[in-house]
Amino acid sequence: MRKSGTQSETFNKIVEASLQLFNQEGERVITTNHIAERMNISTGKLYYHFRNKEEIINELYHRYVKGMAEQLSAALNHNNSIEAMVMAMEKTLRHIWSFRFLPKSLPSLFCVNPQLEEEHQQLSRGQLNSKLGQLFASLREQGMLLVDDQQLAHLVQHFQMVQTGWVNTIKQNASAAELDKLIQSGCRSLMFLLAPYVSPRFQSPFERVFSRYA
Amino acid sequence: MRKSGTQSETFNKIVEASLQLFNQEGERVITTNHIAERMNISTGKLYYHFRNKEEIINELYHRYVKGMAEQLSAALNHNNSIEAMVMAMEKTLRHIWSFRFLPKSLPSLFCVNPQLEEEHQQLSRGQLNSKLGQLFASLREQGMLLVDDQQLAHLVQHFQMVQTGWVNTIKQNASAAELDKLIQSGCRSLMFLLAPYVSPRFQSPFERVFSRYA
Amino acid sequence: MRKSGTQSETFNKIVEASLQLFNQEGERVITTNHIAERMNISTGKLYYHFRNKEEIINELYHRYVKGMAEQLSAALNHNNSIEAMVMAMEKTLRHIWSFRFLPKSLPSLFCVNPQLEEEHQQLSRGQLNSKLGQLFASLREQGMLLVDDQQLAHLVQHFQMVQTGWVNTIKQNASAAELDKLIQSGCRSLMFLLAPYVSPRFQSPFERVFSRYA
Amino acid sequence: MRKSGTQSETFNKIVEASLQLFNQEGERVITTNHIAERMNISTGKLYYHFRNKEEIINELYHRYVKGMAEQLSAALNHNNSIEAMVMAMEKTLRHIWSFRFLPKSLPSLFCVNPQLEEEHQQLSRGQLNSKLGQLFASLREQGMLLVDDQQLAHLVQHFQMVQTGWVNTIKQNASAAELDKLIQSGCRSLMFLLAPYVSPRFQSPFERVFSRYA
DNA sequence: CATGAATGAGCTTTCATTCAT
DNA sequence: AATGAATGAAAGCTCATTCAT
Repeated sequence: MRKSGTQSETFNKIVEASLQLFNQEGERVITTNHIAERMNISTGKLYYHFRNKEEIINELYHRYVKGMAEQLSAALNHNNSIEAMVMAMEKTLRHIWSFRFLPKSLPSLFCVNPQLEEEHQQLSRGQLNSKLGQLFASLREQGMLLVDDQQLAHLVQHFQMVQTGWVNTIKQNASAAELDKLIQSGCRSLMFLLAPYVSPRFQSPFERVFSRYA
Repeated sequence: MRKSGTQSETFNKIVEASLQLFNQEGERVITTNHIAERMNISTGKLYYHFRNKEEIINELYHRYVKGMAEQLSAALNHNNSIEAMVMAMEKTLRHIWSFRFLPKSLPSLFCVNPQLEEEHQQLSRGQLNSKLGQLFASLREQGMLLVDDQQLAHLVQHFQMVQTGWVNTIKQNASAAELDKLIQSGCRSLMFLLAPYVSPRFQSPFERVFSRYA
Repeated sequence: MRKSGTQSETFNKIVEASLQLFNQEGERVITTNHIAERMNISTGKLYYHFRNKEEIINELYHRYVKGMAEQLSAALNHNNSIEAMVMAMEKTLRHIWSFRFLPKSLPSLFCVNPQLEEEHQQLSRGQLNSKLGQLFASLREQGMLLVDDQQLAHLVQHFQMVQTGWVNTIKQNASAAELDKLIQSGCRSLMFLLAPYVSPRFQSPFERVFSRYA
Repeated sequence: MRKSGTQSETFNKIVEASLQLFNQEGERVITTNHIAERMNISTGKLYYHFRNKEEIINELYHRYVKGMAEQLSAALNHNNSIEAMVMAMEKTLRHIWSFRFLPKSLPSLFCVNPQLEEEHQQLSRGQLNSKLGQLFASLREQGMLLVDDQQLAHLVQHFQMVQTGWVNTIKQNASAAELDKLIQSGCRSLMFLLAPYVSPRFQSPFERVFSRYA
């Protein structure tokens, strides 16, 4: 049906409407009918573009991962300053927030969609994980972080867990102002994870940035 | 109908069967029909004891929280040795594991059952959180942890996030042997969170225990 | 089970509780469970006294008819004064009101309980009807009403229809004060049916009573 | 889903099948499943067109009221002859008969569907009532009826009550022949209500028609 | 491409009634 | 007499998905 390369405008609109509804109402309560209704299109049209609801979620998941990978790549390219690092963190949290239904729903989706679980293993726990590992390794090389390989692996894992944990602490629909605050405190939370391993040389700039997020 | 105080045998059996099915298959795909069928009882019987599926989940959630609180209380009473602490961690992870459907499903349940979300705020993010805070504070008093109040608050939060994150990394049905290993690595992961704040005096026993979990 | 002669206290209490609930909430939404719950007895006890819900309704129907018959007999014994007639009307309307669920539910019950329909034919459209006919005939003999037999039959029918129609115009739960007013206007309505046939001799006392109900 | 304005063929067929079943078997015992089964359609199809059984009943109620209003309007336009009046009565009774489940079920439905009760207040006791009042008023102007305003109001009310009472006296499934007779006697019954107020000028034509219905 | 009516399996829930105790 | 847990048929309704047009 859909040509996998070209993503028609409708395709994109469906994905975006779904994202919005999933985030706002919860993926679990949003049916394909809701999505079509919200978009003022027929269910048939929706099913022309997607074989089923799962496929929409898959697409969203891929977009989520892609965005995460991009943030990480960007961070890798600006890994020389702590400020830049934290900016990247902020952008990452914002990105996670914009796909917030995923951390909430993924664990419960796996029993329905095992293929998604596998992909999640490969992408999040695989690709993204190793990218984050690279980032931390480069920070180590820069002398920013003092960690051995084991510690680095733990940091990576915890970093991801705290990111996920962070979204789940937030209520479904926060205002823009609230969100800003929450992103700040999320960054602080993540920085706190790294704090013990920041090298003395970078201690003071780190503290400076950290205190800015108080 | 059912007296809410007395918990009949059937009541308990329904709760236990539900827990097993939820853990094994995922709460999302288990219907009240499945539960009744598995137990070889009529749906009517199930609905005589519970108004609906939500109520079963609520009951399970309360049992989960109760167990967590008990572990924390026990830990508070044996907070003098690192060994004891880690034993408590193990037991806690085992307990979480036995209710593993909850960390997976809770976030997606909130949109369906907002009352549960509120309770979660009060119980997990409230009661359990402060209990864990007390535990860490007592460790600080014992001279085990060197942390200021802010750090303590972060530690509490991260500790919980890593616990939750840990269950979600595990595939639905792990064998007993796999589980043991996973519990070990979970403990290591949690210890790693505390590691930077362990006081020099307790460094060496901490290391000893830590390495045992390698 | 129940000895048909002796009506135990429980039996009566069930009937009375049912009547109250049927009147207040509507027979259609009141289940046997509701009745037992309201009475703080077990469903088993209820079913010891009544084979089923139908039987409770039958009993209520019989009490209703019995009451109606009593009112009519009383009226027959005091048929010399218009005042007495209207007093009887009032009492009758009050009685109908106290069984108000019946006129509302009977027509819809017949498809479920055809035996009840038959009884209704015999009792209401039979026994009560002829009693009311007798009453009107005696009024004719007294010179109060000037009607031929055909007119009398019509009057009887209309009288019953207006009584029934009257209850159905009233909302389920009227206050005592409202009820008093409604009874007044119900009497007026019934008197109006008879008005054209009141003999000149009784015109003025009739008018006097009628105007009192304005 | 369904556009509320356009009434598709299926929509109409569902309404008609429901009416037939409700009339024949009683609304109370007819479920949406029965309707779908009878029509050889899926329950899903039925629920695509109606949110629930209530909505079907609402639709039927509106059709009933619309028909009543039409009969009354027609009567108003041909109010010069008694013959025409009685023809209108006949048509009205036939219409009521074709919706006979309504007078039987409405009173018992109100406790389940309070919105319907409100509509009934506004439509039957409001709109239809005043239309009938207008009709009688125009008959008064024509010199056919001699009534004051109070009497007119009572007549209106009684007329409606007798119409309703009439349907309820008839057993569920009367043959066409029986029905014709019943309609005749219904008309007679209604005429009898008016009889005392027919002006001398119209007495003889009235009697003529009345006797024809004997 | 698009429509939207239709499907139908299956979910949650109710309730009159039974029955072992 | 009484209990109250249990039954089970059946009701109302949903929703992912299909398919004729």
